[in-house]
Amino acid sequence: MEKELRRLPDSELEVMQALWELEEPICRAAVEEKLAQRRLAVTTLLTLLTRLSDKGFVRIEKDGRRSRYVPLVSRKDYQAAQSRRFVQQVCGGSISAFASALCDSGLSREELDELRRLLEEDAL
Amino acid sequence: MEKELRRLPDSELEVMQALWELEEPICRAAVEEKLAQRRLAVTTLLTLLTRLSDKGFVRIEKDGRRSRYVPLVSRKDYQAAQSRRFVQQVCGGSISAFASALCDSGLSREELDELRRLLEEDAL
DNA sequence: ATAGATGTACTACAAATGTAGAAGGAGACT
DNA sequence: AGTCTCCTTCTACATTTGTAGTACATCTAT
Repeated sequence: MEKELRRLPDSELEVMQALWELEEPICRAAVEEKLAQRRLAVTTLLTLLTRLSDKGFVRIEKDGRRSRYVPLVSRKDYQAAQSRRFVQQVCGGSISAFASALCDSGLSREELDELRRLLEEDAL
Repeated sequence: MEKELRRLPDSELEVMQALWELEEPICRAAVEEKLAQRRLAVTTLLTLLTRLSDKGFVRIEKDGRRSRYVPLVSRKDYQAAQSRRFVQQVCGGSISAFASALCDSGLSREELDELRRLLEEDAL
């Protein structure tokens, strides 16, 4: 971890989320299906995948006419990197500001308790 | 809280951070000084302040030739809103994914402990 | 081989973002 | 009053992001 990954724009992140949820090898149709609610034009999706490839987040494997899309960045690494970014950039690196923000974020008491519990476990 | 605040682009957020750290009334020069390391052209800073005003994050008070800048969104509200966004958008709303991300984020053991402690306190 | 279906590559374009020069108004100094 | 400063408003422009149409290659079923 600690990969210093750039933040992806919203649309591209949505595509990555879809890729992360799918089983490889991933074809365009599968991504499309996963993002069905978005109702993106096929070409739009292809554009986003190409941009993700340009940014090094995805490898496009040509298989004749078809293409396969392979995530090169793991969801875990991305989330970790962005968490760091968030604490630094939004909370100015202040853990107390971060904690307050979480408490006021609208997360339920249960969710906050769960978070605390998980942090405790991982601390072991 | 719960104000559903849009995410600000990096440059604008930096300016907001400066505003939040300054005492009102805030003049351009003060912001400039606070952001000295950025070495922004004066006009660039003014553009960013204007955009923040357009987005409702700042009120520009004319005082003759000078202008004063008043943050209309509190740092706390912004941080809370963005925390929510982060958990939803990046972690897909999964608290466990969020917890893992934090553990792998590069935050030190001490910082994670502090976070846990603060969440506990606030839970009371 | 031919026509329709499919899939990708190119091109396009508006809006948002990052950054800044040019121009013009209002005080300050002489 | 004339000029120098300082400040802000306008305008500008490259890049990024969101979204999609058009053109062309390939497959598939006649």
